[in-house]
Amino acid sequence: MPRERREQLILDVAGQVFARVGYHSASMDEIAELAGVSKPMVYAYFESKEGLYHAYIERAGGDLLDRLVNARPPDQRPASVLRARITEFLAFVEEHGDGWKVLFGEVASTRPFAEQVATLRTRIAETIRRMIDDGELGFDPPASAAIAHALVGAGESLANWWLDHPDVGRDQVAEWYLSVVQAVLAGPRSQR
Amino acid sequence: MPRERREQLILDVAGQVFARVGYHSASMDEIAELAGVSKPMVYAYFESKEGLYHAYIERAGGDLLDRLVNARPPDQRPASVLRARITEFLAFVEEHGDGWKVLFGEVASTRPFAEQVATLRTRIAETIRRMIDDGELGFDPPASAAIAHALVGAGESLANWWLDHPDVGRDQVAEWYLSVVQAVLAGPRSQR
Amino acid sequence: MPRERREQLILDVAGQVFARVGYHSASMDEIAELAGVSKPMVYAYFESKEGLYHAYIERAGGDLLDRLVNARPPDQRPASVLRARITEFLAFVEEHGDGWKVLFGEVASTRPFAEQVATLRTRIAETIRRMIDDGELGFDPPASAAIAHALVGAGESLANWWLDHPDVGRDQVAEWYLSVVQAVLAGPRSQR
Amino acid sequence: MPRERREQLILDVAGQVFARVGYHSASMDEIAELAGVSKPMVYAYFESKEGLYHAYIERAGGDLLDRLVNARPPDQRPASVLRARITEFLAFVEEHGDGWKVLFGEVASTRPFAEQVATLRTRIAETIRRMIDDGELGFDPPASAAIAHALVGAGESLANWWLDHPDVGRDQVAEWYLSVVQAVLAGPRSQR
DNA sequence: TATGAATGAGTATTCATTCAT
DNA sequence: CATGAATGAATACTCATTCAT
Repeated sequence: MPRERREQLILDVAGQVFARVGYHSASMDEIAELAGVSKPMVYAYFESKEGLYHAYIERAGGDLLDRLVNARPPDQRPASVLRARITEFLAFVEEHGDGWKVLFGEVASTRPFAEQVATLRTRIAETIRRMIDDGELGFDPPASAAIAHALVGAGESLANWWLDHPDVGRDQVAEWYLSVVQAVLAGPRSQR
Repeated sequence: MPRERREQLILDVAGQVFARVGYHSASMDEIAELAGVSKPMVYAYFESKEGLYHAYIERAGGDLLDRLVNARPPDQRPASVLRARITEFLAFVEEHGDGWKVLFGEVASTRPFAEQVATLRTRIAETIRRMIDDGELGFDPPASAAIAHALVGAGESLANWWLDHPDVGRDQVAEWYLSVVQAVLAGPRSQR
Repeated sequence: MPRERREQLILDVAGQVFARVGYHSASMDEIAELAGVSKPMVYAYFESKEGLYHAYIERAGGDLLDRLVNARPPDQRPASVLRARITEFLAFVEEHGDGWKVLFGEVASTRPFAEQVATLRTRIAETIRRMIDDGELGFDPPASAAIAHALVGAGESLANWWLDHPDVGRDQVAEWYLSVVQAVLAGPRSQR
Repeated sequence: MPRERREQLILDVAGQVFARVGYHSASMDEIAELAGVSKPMVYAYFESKEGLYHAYIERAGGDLLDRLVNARPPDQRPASVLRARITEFLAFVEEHGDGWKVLFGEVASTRPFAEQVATLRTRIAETIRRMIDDGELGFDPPASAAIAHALVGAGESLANWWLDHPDVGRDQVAEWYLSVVQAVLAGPRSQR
C-alpha cells in the first residue's frame, strides 16, 4: 500500500477516535490497531500524537474551507451566495461528523491546538465580514469583525443543536441560519 | 480553617488550573499544592477529580445563572431588560475569566461533563426562547429553540472574540451583541 | 461508657470487619465508624492496626482454648473426653464464626501474625499429643507431634467444609471428626 | 528474550514475592524489578496484579495436580498407589516451596481467589473420596466428602509442620501421613 | 520498510497515623 | 476524655514514545 493511501487511512481512523473520546483519551495504541498498522508506522508518518492531531485538523479544516469557497450558487445575488454557503456548511456537518466534532468540539480550546482552530474560525469569519463590509451597513471595521465572529458562533451552535435534533431537515436549518444572518446583516435599523 | 472556607479556596485554585490546562492535563497534585493543602484533603472534600470538576462547574454555572436572573434593568422595557442581561453576562466573562473558560471551553465537550454544561446552555437559551415566544415574531416552537441556541452561540463566540481584543470596552461589546439579538428577534421581515 | 466495655465493643466490631474483608482490606476508618468511636480512640486503646488485630487474635484464641480446656465430659473415659472437646470446638466454630474465620483464615499465614496463630495451633495440638503419648500407641515423640498437627488440620478442614454445608448437624460432624481421631489414635495396626 | 520465557520468569519471581509477603503486601514495583523487567511489561503480560496472581495459582495448582495424577507406583495395590501420591505431594512441597505457601497460605482465604483455591482443594479431595467410595468402608456419600476434606487438611497441616522441622526426612513424613490416611480409610471399626 | 518488545515518567487514589483543639 | 482536620508515603496502573531486529 502506497504511503499516501496509508496516511489518509490513518487520518480517517484517527478522526473517528478523536471524535469519539477526545484528544487526551485517544490512545495511539487504539488508533494504530484500528488502522491495521503498527504503532511505529504512525510515528514514522506523523511524528507524534500532537502531529497526528494537527494533521487531522489541517485536513478537516481544509475540507470545510474548500466547500465554503467552492459553493456554487445558482446566481450571484448575495442571498443566493449566502444560502449556497450555508448549505455547504451544513452538508459538511452532516457528512463529515467526525471532522465537525473534532474541529468545533473540545479541540477548539485544547491548548496546543486552540490557535490553529482559531485561525480557521477567523478565516471563516472573514468570508462573512467581507459581505458586511461590502454592503452599506454602517458597521465599522472592528464591529464587522466582531459581528462576523458572532455569526460564526451562531452557526456552530445551531449545527450542534441540529446534531441533537436529527429529525429536523437540513434545508430547514439552513433557512433558519440564513434568516439569522440576513437579519443581522440588515442591521439594527429594524428596531424602530 | 473551617471546612467551608477551604472548600471555596480549593475550588478557586482548581478553576485556575482547569482553565489554564484543561481537565485532563490538570493534576491533582498541582491543585493541592497551589491550594496549600495536602492531596488527601482534596479527596476528602470532593471525592475524586471528577467530583472536583463537577463541583466547580456547578458553582460557576450557578454564578452565571444568578447574574443573568438577577440583572436589574432601569425599567421593564424589553430592550432594557435585554441590555441589562447582556451586560451581566459580559461582566461575568470579564470578572470570572476562569469560570467562563471552563464552562464554555473544552468542558462543553469533555465526555462526562458535556451533559451538565449542555443543560446550563439550554437553560440560558430558554431565557432567550421565552422572549421570542412572547413576542409576535412568527417563529414556530422548534424554530424558536433553534434560534435561541444560535443566539447563545453568537454570544459565546463574541465573548471569546472579546477576550482576544481586551482593548474593546465592555459597553461596546454589549451594544453589538444587543443589536445582533434585536435584529434576529425582529425577525426575517427586515429583508424586504 | 467505661473503657473496658468500649474495648470489648471495638474488638467485636473489628472481628466482624476482619472476618469479612481480611486484615489488609480492613480500614481503621470503617472499624471506628461501626464502633461509634472516633479513630483516635481506637489508637488510644490499641496503639495501631496491628495491635488491634493482635488483641483480637488473643481474645478469640483465648476463648477457643478456654472452651477446649473447660469441656466437661459426662465421665472420664478417653472417648468421652475427646467427644466433649470436639463438641466444644465445633460449638466455637458455630457460635463464634468471626473468631474462627480470623484465627484459621488468612491470618494464619499473614506475616506478622502467623507465629501467634502457630502458637495457638501448637497448643491445641499439644492437648492431642498428650492423649497420644498417654496411650500405648507406639508413636515416637516426633511422630506424636506431627500426628497431632495432622489431626488439628483435619479438624480445621472439616470445620471449613462444615461452614460450606450448614445443613449438616453439629453432632454429625462431631461424630465424623471423632471417628477420624480415634482411627488415627488407634494407629496403623488396623491395616493388617 | 521470547515472550514465553519472560512470562515464566516473571511468574517465578512473583511466586517468591507472594510467598514471602502475601498478596496484598506484594508490590508490582518489586516484582518487576526483581524480574529485571519494567512494570509495563508485567502489565502487558498479565493485565493486572490480580491477573498475575491468578496466573501463578493456576500454574502452581496445575503442577501439583499433575504430580498427583502422574504418580507412578511400583505396583497397583491401593497402598502403593497411595504412598506414591503422598510422596509426590511431599516432593511438591519440598521442591516448590513458594507454590505451596501461596496455594495453601493466605490465598486460600484472600477473597477473589478463595474460590479458585477451594476448587483445587476439592479436586484433590475428590481423588481421596473416590478411594473411600471404592472401598468397602461404610461411609455414606456426605460422610465420604467430609472425611476426604479432613484428610486433605491433615496433609496440609502435616506439610506445614514439616516445613518447620526440615530435619525430618520426607520418607518419614510420608509414612506418617500414609498411616493416618490408612487408619481413617480402615474406618472406625478399629475402636472395639 | 515494518514491528514486537520494552520503558520512563506520570496519575489518581488510599490509608494508617497524628496533631490542635 | 474525645475528635475534626490533616498528611506522608505508598500503590496499581497508563501511555506516548523508542529501540533492536
